[in-house]
Amino acid sequence: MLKYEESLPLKLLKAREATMNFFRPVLLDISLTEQQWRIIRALAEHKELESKQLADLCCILSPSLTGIISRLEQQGYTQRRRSNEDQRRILISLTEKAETMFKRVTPLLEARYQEITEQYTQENLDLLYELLNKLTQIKPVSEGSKTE
Amino acid sequence: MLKYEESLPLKLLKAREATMNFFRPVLLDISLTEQQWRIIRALAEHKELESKQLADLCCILSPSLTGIISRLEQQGYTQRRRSNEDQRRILISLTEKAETMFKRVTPLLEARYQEITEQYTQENLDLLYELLNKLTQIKPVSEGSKTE
DNA sequence: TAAGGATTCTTCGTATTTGAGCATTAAAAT
DNA sequence: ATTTTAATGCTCAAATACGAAGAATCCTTA
Repeated sequence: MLKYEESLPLKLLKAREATMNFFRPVLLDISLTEQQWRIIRALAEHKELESKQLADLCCILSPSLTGIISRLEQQGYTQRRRSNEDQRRILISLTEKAETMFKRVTPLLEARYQEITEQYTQENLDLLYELLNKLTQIKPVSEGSKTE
Repeated sequence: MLKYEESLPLKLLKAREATMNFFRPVLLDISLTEQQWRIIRALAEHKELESKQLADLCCILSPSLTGIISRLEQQGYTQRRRSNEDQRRILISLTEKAETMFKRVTPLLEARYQEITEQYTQENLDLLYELLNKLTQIKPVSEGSKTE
């Protein structure tokens, strides 16, 4: 029987916590939550995305996304419009204000990232990325355990 | 500049999601949330724990723990008592009902774990554990970024 | 072209996260 | 024996997680 501390999801959670300890202070300073920053970061790179793509990229469920986006919009960081081809789709993008803020904050976060690399070494990071990529691809086969 | 998809915290999050996809259906069947199960699992192994220890072990903040424990208590899964030596401490433990349920559910989850191992291979798993353990130990040095 | 099915986004209810602050109890300093 | 300081657990508020269900739109097939 596997020990509690050996649980893989828990280990991943704790590892993530360890890394977030580097970034959290920065986000706290600019009054953005983790999820809000994930959205902004994804939009900064992809320019315009529909709601579902954003949800997949950022690992945020649709119901959560709705609220997050509307709050970001209230703060003047994002804007949205309906797609012309498909009226169901909502296209989301950053405002000028958000772009400016993004450029200002990025170096701070990259410095923290640098700090992680120094402590953990680049070799370990490379290896870890490879293993995580593989892990992310696994999928359960037996959809079962449904008692219907 | 690092690409969005390369973010370490995000990668850890996605990897965790991938593994949780194996376990989630089981937890859904028994109507327990991830966090509730983490608590039960930790208590099953450590018998009796105080609130803070439980929070650290399960990676759950104290404010969250309060609610989770009281809901578990309502469902008859946990019980608590004050420590005799230190009246500040609350000691939490599982009920008979929880122990029974735990023994019944554990094999189901272990089967899923087995499935993960088969897809990912034991070698990768071992290596990943090692890297995650190292990563969990890193700590930010510059407490800074406080604008006071 | 109307009915059925699928996709996208939203609303809803409950559970949890996260930072901040408060009350109680212990231990250390005066 | 007080006062200070620290530790533990809790409350509060705003934001998010997550499963279920609803509304709008698009697609397919009869």
